[in-house]
Amino acid sequence: MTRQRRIVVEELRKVKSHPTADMIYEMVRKRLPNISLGTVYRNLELLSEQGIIQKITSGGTQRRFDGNPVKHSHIRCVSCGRVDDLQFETPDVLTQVNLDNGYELLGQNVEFYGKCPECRSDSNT
Amino acid sequence: MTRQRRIVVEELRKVKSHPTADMIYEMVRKRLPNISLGTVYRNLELLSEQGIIQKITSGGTQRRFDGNPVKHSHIRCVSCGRVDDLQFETPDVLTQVNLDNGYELLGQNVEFYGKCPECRSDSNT
DNA sequence: GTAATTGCAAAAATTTTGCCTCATA
DNA sequence: TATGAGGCAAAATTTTTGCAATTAC
Repeated sequence: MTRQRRIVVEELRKVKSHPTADMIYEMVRKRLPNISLGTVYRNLELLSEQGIIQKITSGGTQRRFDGNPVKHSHIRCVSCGRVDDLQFETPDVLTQVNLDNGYELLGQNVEFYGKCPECRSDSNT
Repeated sequence: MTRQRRIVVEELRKVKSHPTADMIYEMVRKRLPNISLGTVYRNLELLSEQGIIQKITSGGTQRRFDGNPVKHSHIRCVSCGRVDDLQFETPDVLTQVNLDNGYELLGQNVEFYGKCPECRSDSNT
Protein backbone atom coordinates (compact mmCIF):
# COMPACT_ATOMS: atom_id res chain seq x y z
CA MET A 1 0.00 0.00 0.00
CA THR A 2 1.85 3.02 -1.28
CA ARG A 3 1.24 6.61 -0.41
CA GLN A 4 -0.38 7.19 -3.76
CA ARG A 5 -2.78 4.33 -3.32
CA ARG A 6 -3.69 5.31 0.20
CA ILE A 7 -4.44 8.86 -0.80
CA VAL A 8 -6.55 7.79 -3.77
CA VAL A 9 -8.73 5.83 -1.37
CA GLU A 10 -8.82 8.63 1.18
CA GLU A 11 -9.90 11.22 -1.33
CA LEU A 12 -12.47 8.95 -2.87
CA ARG A 13 -13.95 8.20 0.56
CA LYS A 14 -14.04 11.88 1.40
CA VAL A 15 -16.71 12.68 -1.14
CA LYS A 16 -20.24 11.41 -1.28
CA SER A 17 -20.24 11.83 -5.03
CA HIS A 18 -19.03 9.22 -7.47
CA PRO A 19 -16.23 10.83 -9.37
CA THR A 20 -14.61 9.86 -12.64
CA ALA A 21 -10.94 8.95 -12.82
CA ASP A 22 -9.82 12.40 -13.78
CA MET A 23 -11.88 14.05 -11.07
CA ILE A 24 -10.08 11.78 -8.62
CA TYR A 25 -6.79 12.68 -10.26
CA GLU A 26 -7.49 16.37 -9.64
CA MET A 27 -8.48 15.72 -6.05
CA VAL A 28 -5.38 13.67 -5.32
CA ARG A 29 -3.13 16.13 -7.11
CA LYS A 30 -3.86 18.75 -4.48
CA ARG A 31 -2.00 16.57 -2.01
CA LEU A 32 0.43 14.81 -4.33
CA PRO A 33 1.18 17.25 -7.12
CA ASN A 34 3.43 14.80 -8.93
CA ILE A 35 1.11 11.85 -9.13
CA SER A 36 0.38 10.78 -12.65
CA LEU A 37 -2.97 9.99 -14.18
CA GLY A 38 -1.70 6.54 -15.10
CA THR A 39 -1.07 5.77 -11.46
CA VAL A 40 -4.56 6.87 -10.55
CA TYR A 41 -6.03 4.58 -13.17
CA ARG A 42 -3.83 1.69 -12.12
CA ASN A 43 -4.80 2.09 -8.50
CA LEU A 44 -8.50 2.49 -9.15
CA GLU A 45 -8.39 -0.73 -11.13
CA LEU A 46 -6.47 -2.60 -8.47
CA LEU A 47 -8.53 -1.31 -5.59
CA SER A 48 -11.74 -2.31 -7.25
CA GLU A 49 -10.40 -5.76 -8.04
CA GLN A 50 -9.63 -6.13 -4.37
CA GLY A 51 -13.09 -4.97 -3.39
CA ILE A 52 -11.81 -1.94 -1.53
CA ILE A 53 -13.72 0.42 -3.76
CA GLN A 54 -16.11 -0.23 -6.61
CA LYS A 55 -16.53 0.76 -10.21
CA ILE A 56 -20.12 1.66 -10.90
CA THR A 57 -21.94 1.11 -14.15
CA SER A 58 -22.24 4.42 -15.84
CA GLY A 59 -24.63 5.76 -18.37
CA GLY A 60 -22.09 8.04 -19.90
CA THR A 61 -18.73 7.71 -21.52
CA GLN A 62 -16.60 7.78 -18.42
CA ARG A 63 -16.30 5.30 -15.60
CA ARG A 64 -17.23 6.35 -12.13
CA PHE A 65 -15.94 5.05 -8.84
CA ASP A 66 -17.46 4.61 -5.42
CA GLY A 67 -15.39 4.69 -2.23
CA ASN A 68 -17.95 2.54 -0.49
CA PRO A 69 -17.19 -1.13 -1.17
CA VAL A 70 -20.66 -2.28 -0.11
CA LYS A 71 -23.17 -2.66 -2.91
CA HIS A 72 -25.94 -0.14 -2.73
CA SER A 73 -28.30 1.66 -5.03
CA HIS A 74 -27.65 4.85 -6.91
CA ILE A 75 -29.65 7.50 -8.62
CA ARG A 76 -28.22 9.11 -11.72
CA CYS A 77 -29.19 12.51 -13.03
CA VAL A 78 -30.31 12.20 -16.63
CA SER A 79 -29.24 15.78 -17.32
CA CYS A 80 -25.77 16.14 -15.83
CA GLY A 81 -24.75 12.54 -15.17
CA ARG A 82 -24.14 13.06 -11.49
CA VAL A 83 -24.62 9.98 -9.34
CA ASP A 84 -25.82 9.96 -5.74
CA ASP A 85 -26.34 7.25 -3.20
CA LEU A 86 -29.82 6.11 -2.42
CA GLN A 87 -31.14 4.66 0.79
CA PHE A 88 -32.81 1.54 -0.48
CA GLU A 89 -32.90 -2.00 0.70
CA THR A 90 -32.93 -4.65 -1.99
CA PRO A 91 -36.26 -6.45 -1.69
CA ASP A 92 -36.40 -10.24 -1.62
CA VAL A 93 -38.16 -10.41 -4.97
CA LEU A 94 -34.89 -9.38 -6.55
CA THR A 95 -32.62 -11.87 -4.85
CA GLN A 96 -34.96 -14.76 -5.53
CA VAL A 97 -35.28 -14.39 -9.26
CA ASN A 98 -35.33 -17.68 -11.07
CA LEU A 99 -33.08 -17.69 -14.10
CA ASP A 100 -33.80 -19.96 -17.02
CA ASN A 101 -31.05 -18.72 -19.28
CA GLY A 102 -28.05 -20.66 -18.05
CA TYR A 103 -26.53 -17.79 -16.15
CA GLU A 104 -25.22 -18.22 -12.64
CA LEU A 105 -26.77 -15.32 -10.73
CA LEU A 106 -24.20 -13.46 -8.67
CA GLY A 107 -25.99 -10.30 -7.67
CA GLN A 108 -28.24 -7.47 -8.64
CA ASN A 109 -28.49 -3.77 -8.28
CA VAL A 110 -31.21 -1.26 -8.75
CA GLU A 111 -30.40 1.81 -10.78
CA PHE A 112 -32.68 4.78 -10.37
CA TYR A 113 -32.63 7.78 -12.59
CA GLY A 114 -34.09 11.19 -12.30
CA LYS A 115 -33.34 14.87 -12.29
CA CYS A 116 -31.08 16.22 -9.60
CA PRO A 117 -31.95 19.36 -7.60
CA GLU A 118 -29.54 21.54 -9.56
CA CYS A 119 -30.84 20.45 -12.94
CA ARG A 120 -34.44 20.81 -11.78
CA SER A 121 -33.92 24.43 -10.92
CA ASP A 122 -32.01 25.01 -14.15
CA SER A 123 -35.02 23.97 -16.17
CA ASN A 124 -37.23 26.31 -14.15
CA THR A 125 -35.37 29.37 -15.36
CA MET B 1 -34.93 7.99 -42.42
CA THR B 2 -32.01 7.11 -44.64
CA ARG B 3 -30.87 3.73 -45.79
CA GLN B 4 -28.00 3.81 -43.32
CA ARG B 5 -30.23 4.61 -40.39
CA ARG B 6 -32.77 2.00 -41.33
CA ILE B 7 -30.17 -0.71 -41.63
CA VAL B 8 -28.55 0.22 -38.33
CA VAL B 9 -31.90 -0.34 -36.65
CA GLU B 10 -32.58 -3.52 -38.59
CA GLU B 11 -29.26 -5.08 -37.71
CA LEU B 12 -29.55 -4.07 -34.09
CA ARG B 13 -33.02 -5.60 -33.87
CA LYS B 14 -31.80 -8.78 -35.49
CA VAL B 15 -29.63 -9.77 -32.57
CA LYS B 16 -30.68 -10.55 -29.04
CA SER B 17 -27.32 -9.40 -27.78
CA HIS B 18 -26.49 -5.84 -26.91
CA PRO B 19 -23.62 -4.88 -29.16
CA THR B 20 -21.17 -2.02 -28.90
CA ALA B 21 -20.96 0.64 -31.59
CA ASP B 22 -18.18 -1.03 -33.48
CA MET B 23 -19.88 -4.42 -33.38
CA ILE B 24 -22.87 -2.73 -34.98
CA TYR B 25 -20.54 -1.09 -37.47
CA GLU B 26 -19.22 -4.50 -38.49
CA MET B 27 -22.71 -5.93 -38.78
CA VAL B 28 -23.95 -3.07 -40.92
CA ARG B 29 -20.84 -3.09 -43.06
CA LYS B 30 -21.74 -6.51 -44.43
CA ARG B 31 -24.72 -4.85 -46.10
CA LEU B 32 -23.35 -1.36 -46.63
CA PRO B 33 -19.61 -1.72 -47.11
CA ASN B 34 -19.08 2.01 -47.44
CA ILE B 35 -20.80 3.15 -44.28
CA SER B 36 -18.52 4.99 -41.92
CA LEU B 37 -18.12 4.48 -38.23
CA GLY B 38 -19.01 8.12 -37.64
CA THR B 39 -22.37 7.60 -39.26
CA VAL B 40 -23.05 4.62 -37.08
CA TYR B 41 -22.26 6.65 -33.98
CA ARG B 42 -24.35 9.57 -35.15
CA ASN B 43 -27.31 7.33 -35.87
CA LEU B 44 -27.10 5.39 -32.65
CA GLU B 45 -27.11 8.67 -30.79
CA LEU B 46 -30.04 10.05 -32.74
CA LEU B 47 -32.07 6.88 -32.58
CA SER B 48 -31.69 6.64 -28.85
CA GLU B 49 -32.63 10.28 -28.39
CA GLN B 50 -35.79 9.54 -30.32
CA GLY B 51 -36.53 6.50 -28.20
CA ILE B 52 -36.30 4.10 -31.12
CA ILE B 53 -33.46 2.17 -29.53
CA GLN B 54 -31.75 2.56 -26.18
CA LYS B 55 -28.29 2.99 -24.82
CA ILE B 56 -27.77 0.74 -21.87
CA THR B 57 -25.59 1.51 -18.89
CA SER B 58 -22.52 -0.56 -19.19
CA GLY B 59 -20.06 -1.84 -16.69
CA GLY B 60 -17.19 -1.67 -19.09
CA THR B 61 -15.52 0.96 -21.15
CA GLN B 62 -17.74 0.79 -24.19
CA ARG B 63 -21.34 1.75 -24.62
CA ARG B 64 -23.83 -0.89 -25.57
CA PHE B 65 -27.10 -0.52 -27.43
CA ASP B 66 -30.42 -2.30 -27.32
CA GLY B 67 -32.73 -2.52 -30.29
CA ASN B 68 -35.71 -2.87 -27.99
CA PRO B 69 -36.96 0.60 -27.02
CA VAL B 70 -38.96 -0.72 -24.06
CA LYS B 71 -37.17 -0.63 -20.73
CA HIS B 72 -36.42 -4.05 -19.41
CA SER B 73 -33.91 -5.76 -17.19
CA HIS B 74 -30.56 -7.13 -18.22
CA ILE B 75 -28.03 -9.54 -16.87
CA ARG B 76 -24.38 -8.83 -17.49
CA CYS B 77 -21.65 -11.42 -17.44
CA VAL B 78 -18.96 -10.41 -14.98
CA SER B 79 -16.36 -12.32 -16.96
CA CYS B 80 -16.89 -11.38 -20.59
CA GLY B 81 -19.16 -8.33 -20.36
CA ARG B 82 -21.88 -9.84 -22.50
CA VAL B 83 -25.38 -8.55 -21.77
CA ASP B 84 -28.58 -10.55 -22.14
CA ASP B 85 -32.23 -9.70 -21.66
CA LEU B 86 -34.02 -10.93 -18.61
CA GLN B 87 -37.66 -11.72 -18.19
CA PHE B 88 -38.46 -9.70 -15.12
CA GLU B 89 -41.31 -7.46 -14.18
CA THR B 90 -40.41 -4.42 -12.12
CA PRO B 91 -42.10 -4.87 -8.76
CA ASP B 92 -44.13 -2.05 -7.25
CA VAL B 93 -41.70 -1.56 -4.39
CA LEU B 94 -39.30 -0.07 -6.92
CA THR B 95 -41.67 2.39 -8.50
CA GLN B 96 -42.94 3.64 -5.19
CA VAL B 97 -39.66 4.57 -3.61
CA ASN B 98 -39.86 7.74 -1.62
CA LEU B 99 -36.98 10.07 -2.35
CA ASP B 100 -35.81 12.52 0.24
CA ASN B 101 -32.84 13.87 -1.67
CA GLY B 102 -34.43 16.47 -3.90
CA TYR B 103 -34.31 14.34 -7.02
CA GLU B 104 -37.29 14.03 -9.29
CA LEU B 105 -37.63 10.29 -9.85
CA LEU B 106 -37.99 9.42 -13.51
CA GLY B 107 -37.47 5.69 -13.60
CA GLN B 108 -35.55 2.70 -12.41
CA ASN B 109 -33.97 -0.39 -13.75
CA VAL B 110 -32.72 -3.58 -12.22
CA GLU B 111 -29.30 -4.74 -13.27
CA PHE B 112 -28.46 -8.35 -12.63
CA TYR B 113 -25.02 -9.77 -12.95
CA GLY B 114 -23.70 -13.25 -13.10
CA LYS B 115 -21.66 -15.66 -15.12
CA CYS B 116 -22.88 -16.57 -18.59
CA PRO B 117 -23.06 -20.17 -19.79
CA GLU B 118 -19.91 -19.86 -21.89
CA CYS B 119 -17.84 -18.40 -19.08
CA ARG B 120 -19.18 -20.99 -16.63
CA SER B 121 -17.94 -23.83 -18.77
CA ASP B 122 -14.64 -22.04 -19.34
CA SER B 123 -13.94 -22.03 -15.63
CA ASN B 124 -14.77 -25.71 -15.42
CA THR B 125 -11.92 -26.69 -17.70
C1' DG C 1 17.34 -6.97 -1.49
C1' DT C 2 13.40 -8.02 -4.17
C1' DA C 3 9.22 -7.30 -6.02
C1' DA C 4 5.88 -4.15 -6.71
C1' DT C 5 4.85 0.57 -7.95
C1' DT C 6 5.61 5.13 -9.83
C1' DG C 7 6.15 8.94 -13.42
C1' DC C 8 6.38 9.94 -17.85
C1' DA C 9 5.20 9.65 -22.36
C1' DA C 10 3.51 7.21 -26.03
C1' DA C 11 -0.07 4.32 -27.72
C1' DA C 12 -4.47 2.27 -27.84
C1' DA C 13 -9.27 2.50 -27.71
C1' DT C 14 -13.52 4.90 -28.04
C1' DT C 15 -16.33 8.74 -29.39
C1' DT C 16 -17.13 13.23 -31.56
C1' DT C 17 -16.68 16.69 -35.14
C1' DG C 18 -15.65 19.70 -39.44
C1' DC C 19 -16.27 19.99 -43.94
C1' DC C 20 -17.71 19.21 -48.26
C1' DT C 21 -20.66 16.17 -51.16
C1' DC C 22 -24.78 13.61 -51.81
C1' DA C 23 -29.45 11.78 -50.92
C1' DT C 24 -34.08 12.26 -49.11
C1' DA C 25 -38.48 14.17 -48.79
C1' DT D 1 -34.29 22.21 -54.24
C1' DA D 2 -33.50 22.87 -49.48
C1' DT D 3 -32.24 20.49 -45.48
C1' DG D 4 -30.53 16.98 -43.28
C1' DA D 5 -27.33 13.10 -43.53
C1' DG D 6 -23.23 10.63 -45.14
C1' DG D 7 -18.16 9.78 -45.88
C1' DC D 8 -13.76 10.71 -44.67
C1' DA D 9 -10.29 12.06 -41.81
C1' DA D 10 -8.75 14.61 -38.08
C1' DA D 11 -9.40 15.66 -33.34
C1' DA D 12 -10.95 14.96 -28.78
C1' DT D 13 -11.57 12.09 -24.96
C1' DT D 14 -10.72 8.26 -22.05
C1' DT D 15 -7.96 4.35 -20.73
C1' DT D 16 -3.91 1.37 -21.00
C1' DT D 17 0.94 0.30 -21.27
C1' DG D 18 6.36 0.05 -21.71
C1' DC D 19 10.21 1.28 -19.41
C1' DA D 20 13.63 3.00 -16.39
C1' DA D 21 13.92 4.84 -11.76
C1' DT D 22 12.12 4.55 -7.10
C1' DT D 23 9.76 2.84 -3.05
C1' DA D 24 7.67 -0.37 0.23
C1' DC D 25 8.25 -4.15 3.01
